[in-house]
Amino acid sequence: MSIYDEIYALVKQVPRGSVISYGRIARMLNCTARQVGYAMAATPAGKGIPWHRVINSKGEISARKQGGTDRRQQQKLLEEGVLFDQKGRVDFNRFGWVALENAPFPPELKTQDSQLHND
DNA sequence: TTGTTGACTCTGA
DNA sequence: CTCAGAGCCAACA
Repeated sequence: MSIYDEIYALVKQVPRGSVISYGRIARMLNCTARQVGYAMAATPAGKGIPWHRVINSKGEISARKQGGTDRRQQQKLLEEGVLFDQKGRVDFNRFGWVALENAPFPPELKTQDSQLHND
């Protein structure tokens, strides 16, 4: 079982309507963010891997080497109910996926306490 | 082996 | 908040 498979397996666990960052995945699997990005670039099609739910730490869709962002990724997320702000960024406070109970721990998202809630 | 590249992230200005 | 630069590290030629 390669680290790639572990990454894919974890990505598969991201529920519909949620997103996760490369760095978060890297931290969970104890690997590097770049490695996660590499795995995503090599994502096998037809395996049911929701690759579109993986975005960068800024909450934005990472640009490919071509320089342009993949519109299909954003559209897929929109179909799942993930909202983007005017700058095309997702609010991790609302759509960020929180790890399973047996995972190490969710990173510094615990800083929030006075700005979510109602909508 | 070295050198380049990349679906990243952090930090400082 | 945004923009640059530096750091990282794995994959590839």
